[in-house]
Amino acid sequence: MPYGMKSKIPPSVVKRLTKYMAHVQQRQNEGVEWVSSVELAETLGLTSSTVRQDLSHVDFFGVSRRGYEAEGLRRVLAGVLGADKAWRMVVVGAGHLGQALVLHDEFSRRGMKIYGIFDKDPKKVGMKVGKLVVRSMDGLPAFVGQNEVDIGIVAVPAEAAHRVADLLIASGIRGLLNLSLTHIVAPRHVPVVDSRIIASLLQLTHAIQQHVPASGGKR
Amino acid sequence: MPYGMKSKIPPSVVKRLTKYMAHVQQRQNEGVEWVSSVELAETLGLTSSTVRQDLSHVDFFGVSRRGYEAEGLRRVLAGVLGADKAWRMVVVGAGHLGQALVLHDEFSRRGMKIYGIFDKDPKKVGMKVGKLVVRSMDGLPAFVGQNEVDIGIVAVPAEAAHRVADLLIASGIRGLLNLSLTHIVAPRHVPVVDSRIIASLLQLTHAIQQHVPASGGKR
DNA sequence: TAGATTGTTAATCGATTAACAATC
DNA sequence: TAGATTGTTAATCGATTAACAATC
Repeated sequence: MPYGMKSKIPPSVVKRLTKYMAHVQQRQNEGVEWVSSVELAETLGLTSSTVRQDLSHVDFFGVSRRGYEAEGLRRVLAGVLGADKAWRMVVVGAGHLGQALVLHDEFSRRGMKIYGIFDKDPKKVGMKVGKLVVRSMDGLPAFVGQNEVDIGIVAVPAEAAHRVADLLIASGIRGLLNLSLTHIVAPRHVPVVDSRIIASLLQLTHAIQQHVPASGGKR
Repeated sequence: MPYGMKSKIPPSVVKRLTKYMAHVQQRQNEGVEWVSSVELAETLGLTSSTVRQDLSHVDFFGVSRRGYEAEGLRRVLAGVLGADKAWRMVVVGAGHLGQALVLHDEFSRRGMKIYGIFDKDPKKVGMKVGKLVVRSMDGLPAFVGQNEVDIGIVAVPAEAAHRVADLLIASGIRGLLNLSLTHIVAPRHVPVVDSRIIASLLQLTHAIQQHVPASGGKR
């Protein structure tokens, strides 16, 4: 188990750890060297109690009256989250979203590299996307094996999502990022994380509706 | 308050309601007319108890020995989530991701329409993205007001995110979808939902690491 | 030193699950 | 009818918050 990680961290805590890491990085860019649980809490809309409780899952200790040393905390959080590793990824689905992911430079800046993009549509196969060429699905299993690809990003329409996920799993992928609306069932050793923009938008429209005054008027 | 909604539904439940709706739609496409709490639970990796408990937040009743009538359930869930309304959106940030959202046809299929895309980079302003032309940030507040835009999608780099969010809020936007890593603080009447692909990837890499055997070997 | 901030325990709060009477 | 499935109550489980001694 990587350094800095203590047994199992609850998913709710892991989500917040990503926010802590982002905030610490941002503060470091501003030249700040220490952060406190109160500062983190206020910025992220939490209680300082939650922040301290969360950080107790991680092998790093703050200092009374000073807080947490930023660089040390960032490094430990990066270790726990795996942000210090060079993960290898493939994107399946060369639609607008899949292409955008390949062209997005945030990944490479963070050490995550997309090694291949695949599509079943013969019209898309061979097309250039940044430095990559869209490959046919036939070659996916061999590609994943030979390049020791860790992560598969599922960026295909809902109907095709589970078929694609099954193929990636059979190819020996270690984890899936699911961008499709379909729920993906995978074996226990292959974690799946959903990042579904349509679902997020529905959460948002639900929340907006709740704020509509009872009168039903506009705004 | 829209029909079918009972007072306040916890966020954890709302998230699952989006999944239930997606599953019911998929089953309807297959010609199925009834779904049960057991079927929903098994497909989505939940207990049937959770499904029934969740659906009790919604103004729709199942039938003993048959389950839930698919079309009725879909319609009520759509009402609760706001999926039956024509939401008006703008995208701020005409990078790869922002452009992909405009070109993505899933939104229009779901009645969500992107009315404008904005960028502060003069080199991007004027560029065509699908049927839209990238606009300068100057025009954002007037555009939001005149077009009665409901939702702002924040698709800019972390540094710019909060400035953009503040501008959208000042323009009278009703809700924000945040795709940037920055945490956005908004007034209570402006809900913010995060959909951050980098954060999701970090949750995934954390989960993958946990599955590494203690020996530290590959796979 | 005085007092701000930590780490941790215990209490509270909320979410999930189990159980089962009601029902079609 | 018999029995499968609902809606709901109560029990369990987990996550958040409050409180405070320890400490730098």
